[in-house]
Amino acid sequence: MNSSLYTDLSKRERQIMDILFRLKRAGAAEIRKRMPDEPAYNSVRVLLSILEEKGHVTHEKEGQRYIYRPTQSEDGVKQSALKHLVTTFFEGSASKAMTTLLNHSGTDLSDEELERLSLLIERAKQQRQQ
Amino acid sequence: MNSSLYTDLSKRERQIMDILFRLKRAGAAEIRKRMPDEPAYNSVRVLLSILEEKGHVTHEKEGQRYIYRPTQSEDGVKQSALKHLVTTFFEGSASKAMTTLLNHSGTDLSDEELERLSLLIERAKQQRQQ
DNA sequence: TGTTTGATGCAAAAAAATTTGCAACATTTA
DNA sequence: TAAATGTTGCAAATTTTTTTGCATCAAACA
Repeated sequence: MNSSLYTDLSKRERQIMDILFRLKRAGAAEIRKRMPDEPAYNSVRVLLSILEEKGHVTHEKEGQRYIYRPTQSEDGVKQSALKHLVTTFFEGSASKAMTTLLNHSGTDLSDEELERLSLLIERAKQQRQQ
Repeated sequence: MNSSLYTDLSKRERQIMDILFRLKRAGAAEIRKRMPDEPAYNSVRVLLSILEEKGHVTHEKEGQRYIYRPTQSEDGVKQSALKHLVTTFFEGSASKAMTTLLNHSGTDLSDEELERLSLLIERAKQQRQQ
């Protein structure tokens, strides 16, 4: 896998990858249903083979049909997606991104979540002392 | 502007938009330099006109050349980029995204930044009380 | 057993995206 | 003033992407 998920995928390929990241695993029909302007079923299958050739997805047989999933590790994908976003929209500053996240979803966060985040920040502060 | 920045742009269009978001404003030559597999100068110009037609960028004359910039408000763009990422990679959970950000860039954050984040979280906690 | 349904594989057609190639014009420079 | 440089505008060629159209196969079903 040499091509970047952010710059080298075609429009349809990207749409499919986004859906696969969200679903973790899915068959062609399920992916198709979620694509903008639902392409033909066969189009999706062809695109999936291309993505497989390029190394971005893999499939396994379940019963007699194919179930696809991304090849890259979930953690790797998440981290690099965040990195790309922070670079592109937040001048590379993670804290700016976090600030926007907080301001925009502040009250949607549960007490528990807020507590957990507090702890993480405290821990980060302490680590900086050393 | 009806098409989504995440699903409706072609590969080159996306590359250009990413660069414009990062730079805020730039001419064709400058954009070109930063694109993967540097396309020809004219290719970039054609793509820019297409993006302008679609309503994603606009230009103004500076001296005798064109300087392009995204049309959407910076805030809007940032928020929707974050939303898209959180939906795609973090099951819609902002706090999961923040956790990954913290874990991954913990020690890069300055004392000041950490302090500011603490405050924001405290404020969010208080708002939940009401 | 024969039919329907829902898969796959692959090649070819069609559409969309990208690149190329001038012509024209202003500004700088020799 | 003439040549060189760096623009724009636009149409056309080329390449890439996307869609379509069978042929086949297996399982479920009447």
